[in-house]
Amino acid sequence: MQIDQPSQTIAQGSRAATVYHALLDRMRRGELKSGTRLREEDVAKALGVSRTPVREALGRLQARGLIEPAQGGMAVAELRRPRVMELYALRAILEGAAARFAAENAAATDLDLIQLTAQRFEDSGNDPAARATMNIVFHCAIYDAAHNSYLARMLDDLNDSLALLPNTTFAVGGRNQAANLEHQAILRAISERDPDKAEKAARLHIHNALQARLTLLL
Amino acid sequence: MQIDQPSQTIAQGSRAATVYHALLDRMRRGELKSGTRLREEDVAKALGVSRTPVREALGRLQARGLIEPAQGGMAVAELRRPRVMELYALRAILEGAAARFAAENAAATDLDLIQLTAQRFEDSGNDPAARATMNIVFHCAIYDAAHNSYLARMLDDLNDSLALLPNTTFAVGGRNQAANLEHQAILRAISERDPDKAEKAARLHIHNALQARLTLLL
DNA sequence: ACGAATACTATTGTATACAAGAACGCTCAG
DNA sequence: CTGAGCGTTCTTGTATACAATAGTATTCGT
Repeated sequence: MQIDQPSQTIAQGSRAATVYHALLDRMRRGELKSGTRLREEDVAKALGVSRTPVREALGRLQARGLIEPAQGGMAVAELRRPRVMELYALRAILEGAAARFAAENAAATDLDLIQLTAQRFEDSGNDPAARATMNIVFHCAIYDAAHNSYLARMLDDLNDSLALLPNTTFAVGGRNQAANLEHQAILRAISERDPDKAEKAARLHIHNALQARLTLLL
Repeated sequence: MQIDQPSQTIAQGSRAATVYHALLDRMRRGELKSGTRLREEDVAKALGVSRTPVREALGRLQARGLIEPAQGGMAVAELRRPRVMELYALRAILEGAAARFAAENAAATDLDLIQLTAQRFEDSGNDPAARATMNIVFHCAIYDAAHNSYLARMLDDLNDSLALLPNTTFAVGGRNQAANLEHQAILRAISERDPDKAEKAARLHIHNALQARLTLLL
């Protein structure tokens, strides 16, 4: 008889991936705060695996800037203001690129899916968690419509890089309604096959999200 | 007495990094062609290390799309035309972003360095290898001037992703002189602190590079 | 008492041994 | 002759044991 994994969610493909997502989730939940030291053996024991997959997961986290080498070992990185500015500046660029490429390359079914997810987003009411989820789904629909695998991978990485920020931007002021309108503007530009307009709309969307983020940050 | 590493260049920080760069170099030199199977143990024996650092290196290569899972194990990826189009489309976006951010954020010393490297590029004559090297140096100067660590990392990754393409774009037609002019245009826009102009100039530069690439590709 | 050197300890980097999974071929039945 | 089922083998995924390094505290000399 074998002991099941100590606590975790669902098991992913490989244990390395499981560890990666487990640590990422704990960052998102705020259970892993900035500065927390991450010793390989501790993580391994905590998740019931050996150091090998833990090493691989930590490597990926480091590549995304979520953990940094600190005195003897790794520690959860600290996302200070300039760092957040860099992240959002780049996010504006990449989301803009996704919208541009979607306007250029989207198939009819892609457009339908974007519209559907935009509607779902609007219907998700006021629950911040559900809203954040549907927001991701909407943006992923655009990534798919862009038909650029390298871009999709980079955007996924970048979104992972944001794990240390509390994902409650939708709690700010009139951000809820504003996000609806901005999504519609992006969708419209993509449907009209206007790459420049789509890119600008997406950049503005992220720019506004940054403004909301900054009011939360300090 | 210990046997030195079988052949390699210079030893990097960790053996995993050494393996990564060794494989990347061999791809650049064309010694590792598309479709070549990469079994962990073979690579380990060939480079005189164990499978552990090899695994880490292969993981990084896979993350950059240079190797893909094939029947039992990994194989060097094949960069077909649509793939190359995706890469250059994204490269145009990211180089554009770097130029934009450089126009916004560059310090005076950054501008000096860009100008210096642009001059060095022009002075590098007709040797394609030297020219390619100085081209990289010039672009890296812009990455630094952009002052965005996430963008710099992504551009480094993307340039690694191009390892499978022969880097002789400068052998095409009047590409040499054209590249000089395009670099100057980028430099000028950054110096004038005109982000839109800088971004457009950089995108055009990559677009033209793609044209040259396509004439080589088929 | 203060500084430097040294020994020790904590933690990662590396190697090897083991397990599990998938692909291939072979055999046997229809 | 063909197709399906099974066994074998090849390769990665994982665990553990070992080596090396960096950081720290302690001790000795001045």
